[in-house]
Amino acid sequence: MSNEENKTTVQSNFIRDIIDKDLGTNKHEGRVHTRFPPEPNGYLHIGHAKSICLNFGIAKDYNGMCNLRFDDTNPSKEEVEYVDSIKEDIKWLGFDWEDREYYASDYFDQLYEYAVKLIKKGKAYIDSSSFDEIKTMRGTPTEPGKNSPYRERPINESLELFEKMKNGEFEDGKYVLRAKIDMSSPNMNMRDPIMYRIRHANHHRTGDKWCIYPMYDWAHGQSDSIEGITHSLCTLEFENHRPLYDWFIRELEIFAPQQIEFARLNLSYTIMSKRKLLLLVQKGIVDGWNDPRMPTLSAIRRRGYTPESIRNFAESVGVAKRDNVIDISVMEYSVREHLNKTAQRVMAVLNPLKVVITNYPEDQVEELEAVNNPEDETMGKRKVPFSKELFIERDDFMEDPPRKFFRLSPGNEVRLRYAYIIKCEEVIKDDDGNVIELRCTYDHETKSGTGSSNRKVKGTLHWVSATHCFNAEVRLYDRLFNVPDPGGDKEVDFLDHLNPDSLKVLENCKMEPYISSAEKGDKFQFERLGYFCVDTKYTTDEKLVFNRTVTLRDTWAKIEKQMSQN
RNA sequence: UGUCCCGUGGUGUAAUUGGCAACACGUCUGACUCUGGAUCAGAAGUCUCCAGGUUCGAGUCCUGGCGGGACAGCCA
Repeated sequence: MSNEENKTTVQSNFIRDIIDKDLGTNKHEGRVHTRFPPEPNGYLHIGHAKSICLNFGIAKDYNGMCNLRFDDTNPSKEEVEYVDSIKEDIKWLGFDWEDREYYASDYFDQLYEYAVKLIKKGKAYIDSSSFDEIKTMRGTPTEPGKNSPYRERPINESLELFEKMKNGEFEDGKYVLRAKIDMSSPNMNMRDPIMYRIRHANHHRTGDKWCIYPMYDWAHGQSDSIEGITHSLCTLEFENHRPLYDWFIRELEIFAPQQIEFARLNLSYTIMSKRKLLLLVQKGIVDGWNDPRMPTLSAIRRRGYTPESIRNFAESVGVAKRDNVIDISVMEYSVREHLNKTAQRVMAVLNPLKVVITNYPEDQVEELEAVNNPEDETMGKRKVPFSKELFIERDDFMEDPPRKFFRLSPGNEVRLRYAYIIKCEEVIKDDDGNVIELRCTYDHETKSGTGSSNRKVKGTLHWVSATHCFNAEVRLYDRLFNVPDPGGDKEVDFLDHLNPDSLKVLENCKMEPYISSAEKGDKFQFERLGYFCVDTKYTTDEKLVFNRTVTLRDTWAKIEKQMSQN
């Protein structure tokens, strides 16, 4: 990752400013220690990538450390499957937590002791109120809450009940442990928040050891403290919780991390809510968590994005506190930028149209030399077979072209990439008037690479030899939603905004022979079309399946769009 | 009619902490090109939410508005 990152200047942001200031005052003896704390209840998405890059990136830049900690305090939602995928995704992104793989559940014993301490201090109590009673007594944002009738329960009684809770003597919901703070606080998080609830559930790590589980608000800050986290970076919605976390730390008299909140990433035409993503998976609207149209890291990886491009993307969107929506084009730019330098060029024809070169010798085959990557000479050259019968892209021919169309049309000339200039002499149609074949002539003098090939033509087309190419499947992806903010309108179901054309599967696309040795995950630029990678899910020994990662920048498409609007 | 947070080109992020508002994406020109890619050159677009105040000087400090967001799970 070093080369890539040296190039990108690290943008200053308010979090780095704070850290610089802390370093200046020698706040934690110059120590910088962050952590990435996912809950293992779903797959990581591009929003998490921002947080991962931030936390690991800062640790790296300040010679500090970054822990991976799973916030696994709710056994009913969490699964090992998610733990595994999260670890895989972080590694793929290029970050290393070394031996610091932690779990909030590692601290359940300690947390229990801390809770006992607060009860003994008279700062926590067992409440016997029902779910609904607690809800009612909490008040609203504009109205203060009411004290629970059990708020003044004697310390010894709370202690005893708490122990019995732990020992499994009560059913779910019978009691909760609450912090005793202030039911009239304007900050609702301070209205005697619940610290423990009874949940007779099997935990993916602790099994049946516990039947009481700490709430996130109780577990999180203390976990940070236990790990000696100096700067705990989290998203804006926890801003109102900070006073509570500080209160716990102060009452417990333990190490105090500093929480700093930043705005989460939003992407246009995308949803980031784990709940909604899960719904797409469960309803079968997408083909699993790693469907290439999903914003999850596993999907983005399958689609052909590189870790470098995601890291650069995360850097380029910056970090601040105001709500933001990043245009999807920023992300597309970052992959193109990386793939342009690294992807092998090949030729593939997605929607084939047959071309016969009438003046080309019947059985002749020429092996033409093609450049593998004009951005990187070390990637070398390859041979591409040329023969009398070819396929070109259907879109590259128009019988009645508009003025700015530089491609093939009757009587017009174009160059075939790495080959000859050809001229369209005749258009063959079927009974319905569909163009099914083009008859062209070639100019022998214009062979690519020879000195005599200086003749200029406006357009250059990609092509494959009909007798040498092979078939493959290509999947074209477009945005999953057709509005910029699919989750924005609470009145409308986000599923109403699904883009019906988000996936197009093309069978029998024509590939140049070189591609046949491609393996799962390999990335290519199909010249003039875009970046594609070999799909890891549907590719078999018999059939290659390609995912389109992103198109090339397409000025012609832009012109076409403008013309259709006028 | 509470508490907290946030308002800088279309989008996002900067501004040496009070000194001519910059960078990226996007948009538009042009050059070059055997990828309508890449590259290169250039342009438009922000009087920094509004109104006062402090100051020689305010995006930055103060006051008051306005606008947006978060908070009423035994979720995280």
